[in-house]
Amino acid sequence: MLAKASATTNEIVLGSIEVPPDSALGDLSSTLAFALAKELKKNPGAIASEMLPKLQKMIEQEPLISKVETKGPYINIFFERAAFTDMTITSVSNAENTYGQSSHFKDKRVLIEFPAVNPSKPWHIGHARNAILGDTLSNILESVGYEVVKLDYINDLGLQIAQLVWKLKQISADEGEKKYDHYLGHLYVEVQETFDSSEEVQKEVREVSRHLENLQSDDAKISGEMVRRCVEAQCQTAYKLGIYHNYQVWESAIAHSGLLSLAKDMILQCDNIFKPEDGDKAGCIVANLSVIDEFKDMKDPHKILFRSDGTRTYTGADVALQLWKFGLVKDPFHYAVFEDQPNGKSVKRTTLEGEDENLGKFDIVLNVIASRQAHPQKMVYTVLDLMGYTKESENSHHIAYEFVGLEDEDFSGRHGTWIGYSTDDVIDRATEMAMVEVDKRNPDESDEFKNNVANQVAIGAIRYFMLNASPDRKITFRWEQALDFNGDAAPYLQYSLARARRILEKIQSDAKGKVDLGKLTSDAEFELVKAISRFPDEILDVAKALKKDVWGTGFISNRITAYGFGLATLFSKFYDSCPVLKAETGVREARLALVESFKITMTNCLKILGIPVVDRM
RNA sequence: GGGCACGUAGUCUAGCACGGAUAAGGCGCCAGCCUUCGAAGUUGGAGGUCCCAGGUUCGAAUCCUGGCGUGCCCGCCA
Repeated sequence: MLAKASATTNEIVLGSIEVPPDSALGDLSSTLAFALAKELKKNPGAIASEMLPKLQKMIEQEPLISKVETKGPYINIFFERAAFTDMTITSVSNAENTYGQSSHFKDKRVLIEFPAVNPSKPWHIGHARNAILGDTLSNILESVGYEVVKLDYINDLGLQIAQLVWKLKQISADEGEKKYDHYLGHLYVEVQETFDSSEEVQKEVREVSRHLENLQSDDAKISGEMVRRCVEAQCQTAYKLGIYHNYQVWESAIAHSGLLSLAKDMILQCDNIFKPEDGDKAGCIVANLSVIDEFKDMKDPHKILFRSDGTRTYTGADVALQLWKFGLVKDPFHYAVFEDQPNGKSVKRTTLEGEDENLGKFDIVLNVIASRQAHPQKMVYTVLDLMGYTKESENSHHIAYEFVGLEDEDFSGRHGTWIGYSTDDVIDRATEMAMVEVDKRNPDESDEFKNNVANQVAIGAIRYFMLNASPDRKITFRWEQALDFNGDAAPYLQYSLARARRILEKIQSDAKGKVDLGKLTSDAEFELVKAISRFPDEILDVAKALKKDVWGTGFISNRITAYGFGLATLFSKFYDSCPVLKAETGVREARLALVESFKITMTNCLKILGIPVVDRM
């Protein structure tokens, strides 16, 4: 319409549309006049007023728009409230629990890997950030039509594992009462002191490390048992946060599957990857990155993928795994159920004996990894590009996020700085604090009820805290901030929904006759309607914003928490100013319909965020 | 040495991709609102050199250049 009135393209008009700072100014506005002023060399205010009469005539045939005004150069558009409300509420109640979903990326498949914590320690709160981001991103991608496969990577062959196996052989079997991952985590810290100070120990650990390569060795059996128990314990933490996977890739399975030699053969086919005959990298397999514009000025553009003794570097292994993820190599793995998860689905792991399975092709592959790994990730994708897999390289995304740390240090497994800040500790403390609040409000309820609610509030608060921070910002962990249950936090969203449910509970669901939604005319009501109507676009925007950047692919998780917070705020204002049950007949039914729409939208929003819906709190 | 990110009230942040109306929230502080659907709520108030300096523009927190400060990354390691 604006395009017609101004004789310009739709694209320019769409770019000029924005939401005014104050809804009294309009529901939408356009800065088109500014853009035109440049071309026409006229005063933008004049252009806007010239366009106004044309626009006013045109909206007579637009049922959704009631009026158009100008304020200086701004063209402000007002919706026809009754029609807009009717349209929104009808579409919400038709879609119900699928409201917010779309089929924009239908038939696309995505593989997402997170959090890949070493099986030698409990998750600290930074690992939780990774996992929560990965899980929420998975929810979003599912909402916009993707088929999502969630993958975890278990490095059961690292130095950390050898050190722990060495330590386990030194001590008696008494583990005490600790959760197994915590037990190992503490052992690991102990090992470091002896390891760093004794060459003898280092030698012995290297010996263990060699044994681990042989799956039949005693050390490998100790390791297998240890890692299995550790991963099981870590999974317990994940489940508390509502995080589940489809597959686990174990490093030991990779090492013995033949994947690396398959990949090596493919890599050597490539012109820009070769074996230097002399120099300091003689005998290695290196990628020549200098052919890529971005790396051409590097001091040494030769990145080693396989060492001179034939073993792979991290980058080499990552390239092999990335090839597998895209289905570019024949799947060399067998699969077996690792365990059944509380969500009713089982998670499978790669094994050497077990069933074949075809994971199939993926359109995009996401790796959720700390942003300090941006450089190595980029190397992997670049090598894919060098190999001629340009499309796969482009569709490889490093979902980058900053670390969670303390005031003046980062969490470190080696130094044990995570102690006291494990995800389990934080959940426990959050639950205790939530319990105090729950108890205050529901003194007469059963312990079961109170425990349940406290847990739901705690989990919600932690997930929200992690998602509400923009992923490119470092989080300094402070208890009072992470576990604040007031204001911009999960309980606010949960609470708004609980209130809505209480209202709906108090009416008998009498036959839904014709409801005149035109009765919803106040600002508080209409603002809520507008927010509800935006939900599907908000989700889609976040999915579409997954674009590559120099340092990774940004996932704006905070957009969804901000949306949820805004939605809850508008409901709270509506709740405060518009009584529902005591309203006169007609208005009452219309408001009930609005509350129902809010309930559906907020429920779906919390589902995407992974925040539990609390009935009463 | 090179690269990346960050710098916004006392404090924690949003906004920056794609420039637009009075810079938006939470916490904290001050003052109101519970015989009316749940006060984990709500209404109002105080609080700002958007790190600095230039530039582009009718218009810059947002774009460009140059600084300053903070964190991180650049191994045949793991």
